[in-house]
Amino acid sequence: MGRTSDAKERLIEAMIELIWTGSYGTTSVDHICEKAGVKKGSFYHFFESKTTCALTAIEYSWGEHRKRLDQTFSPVNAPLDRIWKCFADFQQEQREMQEKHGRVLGCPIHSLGAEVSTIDDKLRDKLQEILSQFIRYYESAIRDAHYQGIIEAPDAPALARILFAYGEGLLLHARMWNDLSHLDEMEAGARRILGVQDSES
Amino acid sequence: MGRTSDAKERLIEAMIELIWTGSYGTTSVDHICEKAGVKKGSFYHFFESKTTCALTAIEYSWGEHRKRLDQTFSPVNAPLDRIWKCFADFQQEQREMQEKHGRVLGCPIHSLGAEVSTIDDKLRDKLQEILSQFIRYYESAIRDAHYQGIIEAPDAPALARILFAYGEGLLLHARMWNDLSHLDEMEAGARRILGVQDSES
DNA sequence: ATTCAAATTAACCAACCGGTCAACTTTACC
DNA sequence: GGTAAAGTTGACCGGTTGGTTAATTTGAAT
Repeated sequence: MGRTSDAKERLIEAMIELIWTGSYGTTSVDHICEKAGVKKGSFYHFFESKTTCALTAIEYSWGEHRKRLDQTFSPVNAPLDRIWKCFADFQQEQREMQEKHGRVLGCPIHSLGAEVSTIDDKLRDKLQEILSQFIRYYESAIRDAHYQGIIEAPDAPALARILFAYGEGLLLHARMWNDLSHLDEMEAGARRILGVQDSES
Repeated sequence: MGRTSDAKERLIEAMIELIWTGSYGTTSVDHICEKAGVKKGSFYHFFESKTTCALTAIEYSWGEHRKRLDQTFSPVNAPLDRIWKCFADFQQEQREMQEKHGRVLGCPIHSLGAEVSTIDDKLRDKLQEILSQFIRYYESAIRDAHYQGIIEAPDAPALARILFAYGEGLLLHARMWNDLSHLDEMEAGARRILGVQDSES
């Protein structure tokens, strides 16, 4: 009973966008409220702190992203195709963000992690958790590829970490240079890391 | 003529340390001054703004770092040994920082870049410049290794970018997980990327 | 139609932000 | 030893920060 509202959702989406286009530090509660069209009192009605709101926003955003990843990394798809599809999705998402905001934004989890991991323990833990989950997608694809004899990777977790670190690094450079073309070589780089010839799929 | 002082150097070092252990956003001019034992009026006597101070600090820090890199990447050393030595230096530096601050800090250029590249154009440009310079160390080592037949790398700049993105990604994960052991696999990962067997040097 | 929990609002807070300034002290140089 | 340049100081500024509060409006459920 009582009143209903979508203000909480609007606040979450505003916070995600502001963090992504800027930083956690420059994303003030006032800015979030203004963007969401919500008064500050309401913000603190829904969230007990700025950190709590960020936590909720990150969790929500990752939940949405997982849906796409579960499709992309479906065991029905050929192992390496899952990875190439994932990269293509990255590129498309970055392209959309550039069109929308005029800037390449990179990976928000990564950028946020670089900024807050020495400052806010709760945020750091949540970001760690999400990245750990993400790596598992690569890991299972690599393991499948190994068992199918497509690549040589007896230590799938280790190779997944390498691929992941590479991908995150590339996305950051795309953000720093505000240049999508950095992502064009993502698949070629991954082929080198995975040790797969250009002729193989 | 006039009075002399090392306050400017103390401010620069304080700013570097605060950015590295925290973030640009949490590094206030007041904090820098307190750490350097300098009053705010003096800060603005030496620097026209917080951004200017950061610019100077980054430039200074990179200048110091270059001295070490020039030795590490001396053409006298075997091409791949330059890279392994560079990694060993990374590890040692991170270990020292962990002992000093109780945390793994990763690459300050990278973390700062993730935070400010959509916010502060001047800082972004400077960080870009430094990272571009850094890649050239990898690039020349890779080119030399290729010409010596140690690795197969007809496109040295492209492979250098891959290696660089991987290294930056790893350093960020070490920061996020506050765990030096992430760096233990740096050389093994690089060997995979460069396509060099474990038996070869 | 009444009820009452949930949502909204605006005013308010102390602390802190980056930055300014004029007065003052120090000291290298001639 | 005089002097002028360079460094130091503390008080001050308007705006913003994350966060609080009590009063008020709303609307879903009975």
